[in-house]
Amino acid sequence: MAPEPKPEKVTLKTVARTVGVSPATISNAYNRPEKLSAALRERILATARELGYAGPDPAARRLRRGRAGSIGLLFGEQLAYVFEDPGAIAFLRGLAEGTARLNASLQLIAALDADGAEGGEDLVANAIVDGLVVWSLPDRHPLLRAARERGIPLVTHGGPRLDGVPFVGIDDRAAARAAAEHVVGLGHRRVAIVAFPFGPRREARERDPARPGRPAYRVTRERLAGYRDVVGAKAPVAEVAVNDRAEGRRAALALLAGEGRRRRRPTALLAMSDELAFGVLDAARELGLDVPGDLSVVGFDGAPALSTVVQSLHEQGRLCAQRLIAATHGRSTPGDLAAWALRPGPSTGPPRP
Amino acid sequence: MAPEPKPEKVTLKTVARTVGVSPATISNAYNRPEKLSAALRERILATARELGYAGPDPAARRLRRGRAGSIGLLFGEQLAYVFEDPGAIAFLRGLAEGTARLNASLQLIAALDADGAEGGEDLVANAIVDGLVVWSLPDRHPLLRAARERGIPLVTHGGPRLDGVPFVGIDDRAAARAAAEHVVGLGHRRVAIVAFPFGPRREARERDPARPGRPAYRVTRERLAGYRDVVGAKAPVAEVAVNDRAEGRRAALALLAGEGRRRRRPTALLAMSDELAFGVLDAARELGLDVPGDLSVVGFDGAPALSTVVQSLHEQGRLCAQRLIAATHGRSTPGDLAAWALRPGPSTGPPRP
DNA sequence: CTGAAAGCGCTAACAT
DNA sequence: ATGTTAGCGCTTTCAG
Repeated sequence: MAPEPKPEKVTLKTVARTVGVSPATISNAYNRPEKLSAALRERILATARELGYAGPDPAARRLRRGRAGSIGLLFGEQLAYVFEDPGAIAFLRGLAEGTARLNASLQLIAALDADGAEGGEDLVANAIVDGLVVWSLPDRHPLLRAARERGIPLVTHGGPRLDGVPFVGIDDRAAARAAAEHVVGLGHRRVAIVAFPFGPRREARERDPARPGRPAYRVTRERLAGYRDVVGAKAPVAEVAVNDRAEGRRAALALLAGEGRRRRRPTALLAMSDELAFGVLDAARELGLDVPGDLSVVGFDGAPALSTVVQSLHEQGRLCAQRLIAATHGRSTPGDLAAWALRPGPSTGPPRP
Repeated sequence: MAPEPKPEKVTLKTVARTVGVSPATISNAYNRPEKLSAALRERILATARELGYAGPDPAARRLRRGRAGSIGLLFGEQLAYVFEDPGAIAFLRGLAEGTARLNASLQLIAALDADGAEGGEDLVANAIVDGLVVWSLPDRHPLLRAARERGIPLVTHGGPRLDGVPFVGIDDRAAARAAAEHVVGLGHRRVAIVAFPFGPRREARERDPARPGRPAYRVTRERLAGYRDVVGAKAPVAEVAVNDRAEGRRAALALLAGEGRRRRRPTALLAMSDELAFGVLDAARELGLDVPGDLSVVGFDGAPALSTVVQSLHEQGRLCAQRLIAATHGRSTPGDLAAWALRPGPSTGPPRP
């Protein structure tokens, strides 16, 4: 006599009815084994299996208990991009570690869909998470509003800095200043800048130093300001469309091979990331420029084989998870900035006389 | 007269009461603007803002509606590892694209916590997702049971192949066979294998060809079988602990520099991934072996500059998302295996006479 | 165009 | 050791 198939959905109640106990007991069988006899528990679990009961529904449980057991990472690009940027990957690795430490899972939420169309607001509004980490969004990005409206704990990484929202990152301006001081200290007088995108509308272009505009990304803004604190406001600036090696090369080519009107070629380039710096190196090679003989290059993030600003994005990822989780529990954490250090390397030297 | 602070939680009901309409109308304001007058809607939204209402609670909504708008990726390692393996990254990138296309978000669920302790079962049981993609788990891994018990759509990638569960991957055995035939066709007779871990208990070791054991990972098993179909069952096999370059080097060193009792050095090495193959190249360099003069190397996955089996993990990631999403909607998709091709490259050549 | 009522599936007090 | 009860916060027929 096979049990006749029940087409309706099997819930905890179904199991309760079948076993002949109350729903609460079934719930206890799953959540508090010590609250019932081992024998009954066995019987319940067996029946559940027979019935094809999938276990307590996570959404219902979450509604009842109030915690999702998951945090989200908000990302201003297409989701896929997160897997293309080494910096983002290092950060995610750290975030993942921190998340795992809390036995939570990590949800990835992207602002742009696969076709590059905006649309993350719904995703943000519907994400079932206990808190959100924001990965470098431009000031007043719509997603930010959506995120704040959720009324759940937030942490921003890189930017923007929001009132009452823990921030993780370094003092980018000071770090950029150190990078610039390094090359100026070596004797360089013609220094140019390879900058991150200023805003979400990505476009490779040279900025008029006289009217560079205000970058909407905090990181871009601070690093730019730091460089200029040292090299002056008339230093050439090339903005890239994307933080990758190819764009670094392109920007460097523009800066180095530049149109005739530029007085003389820069002897040093300050890049806002190591990726970009590697692109600069590619360009130098193509132009037959010796590094550091003809051109000094400073990167940012800590890649080996480069003069660069060392920071640990990995560590910062962990920190984000930690602070967010603390906030989830209603605790707050010290809001110190993360550490950085300038590390001179083989890509910088004195300019040729 | 400032509105007095309400310490209790603001819900849709609170807003309804404040505005003086029914909860249904508030719900409509958020979900079906066309169902009420623009004026009323405005008033509702404004009041909600004043009250600090965060919008409809996603968990409650999900409970009511039945869809989570999110899919999960199940991962048998520590979460961080996903960001270290280029193959995994390519796959994730594809998966992310596919997910975005559905306007869903992606949840990452790891079997091992940050300390390497097992514990993903709870995460699987509690994940609020519409479906799960399994990234290469060993046969009968506990997480697999947990995943199946959820009773939501599943797709496995790489393995294992489960009854009634869509599978995405290639014919690894045939592909491995092609790789082996390539070197044998070039004249190699002493061929050794650099193999993925056989099971979740990771340990670098040489396998006794006579009693190699049965790999618990389908991919390992199939590729191994494919290689052996061609080079014979007595070919030396070195198992790595982790799929990375350093381990590839280590395994190659063991195989090439091997203890005195081995008759003669292999002239060709078959590696189960490009990462491992690059490690083999490192080892060859250290031993002063010319590639392909002294040693031929075949990788797996399609890296340039290598003789390798080309496949698109990226494409397979997209496919997983697509199939899972189809399953979520109750549709099924054709279950063809993905494409692969052997691409001879500069890392293989005829053996020196 | 708006309201009333009935749950979605579960858990936590509080009984017994 | 088990049962009763009362929601968690929302959406959705179905009436008006």
